[in-house]
Amino acid sequence: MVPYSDAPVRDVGLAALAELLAGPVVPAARGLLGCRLSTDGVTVRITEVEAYAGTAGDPASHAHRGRTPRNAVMFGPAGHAYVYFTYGMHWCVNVVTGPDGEASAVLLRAGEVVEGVEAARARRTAVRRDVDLARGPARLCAALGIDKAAYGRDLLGDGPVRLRPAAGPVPDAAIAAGPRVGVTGAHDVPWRFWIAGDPTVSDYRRHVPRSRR
DNA sequence: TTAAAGATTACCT
DNA sequence: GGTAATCTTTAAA
Repeated sequence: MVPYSDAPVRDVGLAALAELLAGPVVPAARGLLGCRLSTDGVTVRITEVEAYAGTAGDPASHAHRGRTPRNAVMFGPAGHAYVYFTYGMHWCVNVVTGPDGEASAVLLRAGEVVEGVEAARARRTAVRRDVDLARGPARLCAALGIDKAAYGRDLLGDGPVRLRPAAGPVPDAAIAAGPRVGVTGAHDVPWRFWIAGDPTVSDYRRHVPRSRR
């Protein structure tokens, strides 16, 4: 089930990564697998992502209804961070993609903590195994300490949150695709990508609507 | 001004 | 397997 395997993923430098992110969202999402995201003392290797097409007719995207104060950064240039708060307690982080003016982004869903395990653990209680430290979009943000302070920051620059290319290329054959998680609609679009077999990839759970109070 | 839903996680039975 | 926790964003009145 990998119908979107058109663009081969290679090991790229920082400039090439920036160019990839400025292009179509699906190749950008695939290219983000294996990249490393670092904050103060903690580095995560990205193992799972989801693509959101924003204004391009994607009903699951926060930007599909047009520009609002929250999603404004998604309409800007690629390589910046779109951080949002949800369910009253969780932060999630996206990498803005596509040309300036087009609101596409890639949600970072999970990663492997490759540096600063102690620091990551200190930020999270009730974590038993290391592979669970950044297994899930809100957990990934918690492990890295990402919150609204990172909103709109340039991830490719030399700021407090830095995105860097993969140390080694992720073979195209190692990338699996499937429906996005937690999304109410658009279950027919396989825009969730992950590194096949990686233990840090989150489980697939169908979205369960919450009961009203 | 008010209300409803949400790109989730942790803890319950 | 089900649901409570918890609050921002967004749209409607």
